[in-house]
Amino acid sequence: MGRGKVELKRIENQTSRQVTFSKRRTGLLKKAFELSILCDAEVALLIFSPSGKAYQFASHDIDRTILRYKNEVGLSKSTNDQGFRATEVRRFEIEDMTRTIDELEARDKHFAGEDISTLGMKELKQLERQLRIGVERIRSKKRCIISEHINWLKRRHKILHEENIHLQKQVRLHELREGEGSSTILDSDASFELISKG
Amino acid sequence: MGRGKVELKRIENQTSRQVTFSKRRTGLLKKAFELSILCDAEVALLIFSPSGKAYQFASHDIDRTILRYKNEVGLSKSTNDQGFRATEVRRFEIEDMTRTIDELEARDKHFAGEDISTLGMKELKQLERQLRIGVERIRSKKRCIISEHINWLKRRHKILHEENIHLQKQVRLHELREGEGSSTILDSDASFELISKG
DNA sequence: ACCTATTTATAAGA
DNA sequence: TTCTTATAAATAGGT
Repeated sequence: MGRGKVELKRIENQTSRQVTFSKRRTGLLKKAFELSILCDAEVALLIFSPSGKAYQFASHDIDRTILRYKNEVGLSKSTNDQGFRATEVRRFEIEDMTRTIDELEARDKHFAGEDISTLGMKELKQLERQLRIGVERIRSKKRCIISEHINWLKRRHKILHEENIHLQKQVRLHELREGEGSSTILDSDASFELISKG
Repeated sequence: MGRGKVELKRIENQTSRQVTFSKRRTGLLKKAFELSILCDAEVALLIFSPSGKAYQFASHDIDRTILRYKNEVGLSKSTNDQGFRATEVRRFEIEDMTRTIDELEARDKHFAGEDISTLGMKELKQLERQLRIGVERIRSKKRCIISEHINWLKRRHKILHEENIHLQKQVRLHELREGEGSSTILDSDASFELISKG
C-alpha cells in the first residue's frame, strides 16, 4: 500500500528502514488498539526497534495478559528456566550461609566456654591454647594503649612544666621592672596551679 | 476500509464481532510479522478472543522478548509482584545472613585476638573478661575429665588389688595342701607391685 | 513532518 | 468459514 509494492524482506537502506519502522509501528499499535475495542479482545503488543527502543500496547494490564499467556502455554520454556535456576542458586546460597552461621555460632560458644560437654581432652587443650593466645594479644594491646596514654601524659606534663618555668621568669622580670614603690607581687605558686589546671 | 466506515466502539452484534475479530486478528498478526521482517524489529503480540482463545506472534523467542520488556520497565508491576516479592524476601534474607556472618566472624577474630586495633579500652576489657571466663570453664571441664579418669583408675586399682589378695590366698592354700616338704613362699609385696604396674 | 498515488485491509453481502 | 468486491485505511516514495 503505497506508491510501490515492497518485497517482504529486510529493508537494506538504513534511513528508509527507520522511516518504515516508524510508520508501520504506529499503524500496528493503532490496529492492536482497534481490535481490542471493536472486538472486546485482550491484546498485548511489544515492539523493540533494531536500535533497542521499546514500544508497547496493552488493552488490559500487560503483566496480567502475559501471565495469562504463560498459563496457556503451561509455564514451559526458557524464561522460567532462568528464574528457576536463579532460585536454585539462591537456595544453595542460603543453605551454605546457614551452615556457615551454625559453624561460627558453635565456635563462638566454644570460645565462651559453652556447649563444650561434647568436646574431648584434645579439643579442650587446643581451645584453651587459642583463648590464651587471644587473651595475651588483648593484654598486649591494653598495655600498648596504656603505655601510649602514659607517654602522652608525660609529654603534656613536660610541656606544661616548661611553660610554667617560662611564665615564672616573666613574672620575676615584671616584678623587678615595675616594683620600685608598688609592692604588688604575684604569687608564683598560684599562677602555676592556674596553668596546670587549664 | 471496507464497504462502510466503522465507529471505534465495541461491535454489539455478536456474529459481526466474531467475524471482524477473525479478520482483523489475521491482519494484525500479518502486520506484526511484516514489521519484524521489513524493519528487523523484535515483536511479540498476544491476543485473547473474548471467548478466551489465545493467539500469538513472536518474531524472536517470545519469553526472551517478554523478559526484555520486563527489564525495560524495571520489574515493576502486579504480575511480577508474586515472584518479585519472593525475590525481595530472599534478598533480605541473604542480606541478613551476610550481616550475621560478618558479625560472627568479627567476634571470632576478636576472640582470637585478631583485628582488635579498632577496639577501645572498654571493649578490650570486656573481651578479656569473656575470654577468661571461657578459659576458666574449659579448665574446669579439663579438671573434671582428669578427675573422672583418676577415679576410674582408683576403682580399677581397687578391684585389681582385691583380686590379688584373693589369688594369694588361693596360692597359699595350694602350698599348704601340696607342699609338705617344699618351702617355696611367694612374696606378697612383689606380687602386689606386679599387678599395680600392669 | 506532510503529501498523495497506490497498495492493502476489510466490511458487507453471499 | 470462505469468496467477492466496493471502499476505507495504510503507507511508500517523494518533498
